[in-house]
Amino acid sequence: MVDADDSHLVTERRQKAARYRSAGKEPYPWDFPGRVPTSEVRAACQGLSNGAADEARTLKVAGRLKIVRQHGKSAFLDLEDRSGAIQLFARVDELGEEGYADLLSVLDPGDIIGATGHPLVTRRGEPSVRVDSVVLLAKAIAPPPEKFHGLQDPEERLRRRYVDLLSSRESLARFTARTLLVRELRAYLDGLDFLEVETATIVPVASGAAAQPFVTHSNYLNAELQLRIALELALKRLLVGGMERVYEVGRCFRNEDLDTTHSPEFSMLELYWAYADYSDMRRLVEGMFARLAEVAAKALPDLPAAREAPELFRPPFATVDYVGELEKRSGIADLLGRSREELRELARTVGATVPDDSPKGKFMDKLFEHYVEPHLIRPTFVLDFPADTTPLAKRHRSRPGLVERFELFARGYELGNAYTELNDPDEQEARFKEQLSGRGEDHYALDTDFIEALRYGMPPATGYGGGIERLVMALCGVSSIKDVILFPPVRARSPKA
RNA sequence: GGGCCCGUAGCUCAGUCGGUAGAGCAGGCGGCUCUUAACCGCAAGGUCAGGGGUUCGAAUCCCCUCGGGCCCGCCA
Repeated sequence: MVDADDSHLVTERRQKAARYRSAGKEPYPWDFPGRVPTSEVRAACQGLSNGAADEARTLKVAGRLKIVRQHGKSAFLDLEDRSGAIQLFARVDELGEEGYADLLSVLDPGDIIGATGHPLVTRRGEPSVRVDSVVLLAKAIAPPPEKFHGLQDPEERLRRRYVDLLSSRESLARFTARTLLVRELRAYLDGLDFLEVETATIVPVASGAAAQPFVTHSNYLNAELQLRIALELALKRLLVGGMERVYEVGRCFRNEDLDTTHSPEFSMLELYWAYADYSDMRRLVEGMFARLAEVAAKALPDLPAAREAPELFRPPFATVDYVGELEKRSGIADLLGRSREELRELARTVGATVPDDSPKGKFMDKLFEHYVEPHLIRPTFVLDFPADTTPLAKRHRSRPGLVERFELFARGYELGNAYTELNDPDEQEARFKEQLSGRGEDHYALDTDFIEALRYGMPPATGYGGGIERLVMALCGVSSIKDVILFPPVRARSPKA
């Protein structure tokens, strides 16, 4: 499959390149100046009636040759670039008997070519370029996937993403959309006077979440280092330092399994906003998603789920109370009044297998995941969580045992998480230690320097964090995280492959 | 970690009571000057993921390995 070197198709393509070369032409030339996007050709064809060419105008286009339809002494070649596709019309009349024959004998689907010619609308009404010359810009030695179905094998689509992209407009558009969404996200936050920062990815102790870190080694420090699992503690240090409004979009790494909504390597957005609380953050996040939904719809007009995003993400989003919603959906009364043993048994009934000594909130989370989460299709803010599973959030100003926290859900999964940030250093230290005493120390590391930072005074603030991949998935209606990560983690091919 | 499923030509896919491995696309040769997955004809293209076993005979049945998919569990 990959070992294309043995295929006669490769041999034939090499021979074509060699033939081209022996005719004094370069199959891999250095440039092709003056090309315009194919969209410009379509625009140039706007005023032309069927069968008419604009002889006064000469255009150059470049891109990948997708399909050749030969008719003896004329041929149609479909050329594709980032802006779309355009049909080339090549005839003996313009190219000459010899030139025409030489050209077609050297071209294959998949080749990168450049064409020079005149805008033409065919008798059938197709915008085209009637070419005076076509040159190879890069001979493709490997054959592209089948022209109609493209690359279907999910494994190959991940391992050779370039083939997926070059053969699937849909895939190219989806990944382009991801970039446009992140660009717009930055524009939104920049417009609100947030500062984008970059913090360390390689750190002495990964903290800010409870995931298993990747471990590495520094030759310089001669010490074990870890890859960050969250941005939170670094960004809050910046609030201490006076940056007031900061955000980061960056890779985080969690040494855990992957599924449709988790990947070991993923991008996170986190933002921190001084002198604001989680209610302010709700409005900000709502506005952000509403604005991004417009971008998604525009970027992926052919994808129904993306087209419907602006409607789905139209503010105001639904708001529900964490405990209240869970009690309502599960039919379980007085959750906060239940003992840990009762909650553990309830969690068991929904198939959860968490350690017996987990905090009560952990069992409630399992119930929430089972009874509530799958039903949260429309964007919904879930408010006010048990304190024992949220050590970085400030206790609720009026509801004992809870913290000021919301999570945003849509399409049945979590999109983001926000708190009114805990800024009391002594309480923070106590909460950390409480967390540590309960369970798996190897899952949680005490960042003493962070507590030290809080001692210098962090303004009251709110923070939000959410995965970029899930954001893209939700806005574009993509169901697997691998479809929004260009190069997801894959196993090395076995040596034999 | 558990369960189920998948791996056949460069690509997309057929092919189970076990009996010489098929099609379409792409590629080759020939024909065709307005096609749209162009069309028509001819010829070619295979370590059936890899290894082992059962059998007179294995793509097909069994076991192992590799890779992948889906579901569940785990991941505050």
